Amino acid sequence: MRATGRSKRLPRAFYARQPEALAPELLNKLIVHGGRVGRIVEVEAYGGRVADPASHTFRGLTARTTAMFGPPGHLYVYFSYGMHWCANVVCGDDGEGAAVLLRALSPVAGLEEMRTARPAARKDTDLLRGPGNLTRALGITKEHYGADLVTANLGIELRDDSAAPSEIIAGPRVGITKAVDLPWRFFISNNPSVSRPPKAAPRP
DNA sequence: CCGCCGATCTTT
DNA sequence: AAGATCGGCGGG
Repeated sequence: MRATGRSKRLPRAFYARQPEALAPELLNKLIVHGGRVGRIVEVEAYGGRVADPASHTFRGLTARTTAMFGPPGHLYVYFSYGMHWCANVVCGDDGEGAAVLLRALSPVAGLEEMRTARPAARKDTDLLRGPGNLTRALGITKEHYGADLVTANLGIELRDDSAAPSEIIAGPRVGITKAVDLPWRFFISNNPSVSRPPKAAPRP
């Protein structure tokens, strides 16, 4: 990617830690699929050693969660509300059932393709805003279930271009009804692609 | 800007 | 029956 300078693919060991520890480290990294590139600006941690009733892996192994229970550095893709695909980066140890949900990215390259895939987006900062929207813009579906981000076997990879650090905000996860108090959502402050910015303070 | 609601279908 | 969502619509 010329526009973003040199970048490196991350090794397997990068993913082998608890989701709440990996999640903030994923911010500002690049997701690449063909010519389409986005910078991660919002994520959520699920599962791992801390009991997490909101995680798809909480009740044990099922057909759907095989990838999430697999080795770190792969993609766990699931179908949401009958119409959206959501993508997670599997982490922790093999067999643990931990992952980080990608909730929003800021567009870096391949904007034309993204606009075609996301006709409902009114502005470019909306192209990858929201977990269902970012997979649509990037062209990620069930065929990428289990994709290896380290070998890029299915054309998807995660890269680090050493972007300048940003202010990170942690808070409760979005759209869940269990374990609502765990502060496992991490996002970059003031980024227009973040799916649900903090509510404005009430007027005095 | 905010809240409500329907769409759509897999998983449990 | 619920769900790790989204976008259109109506109201303030």
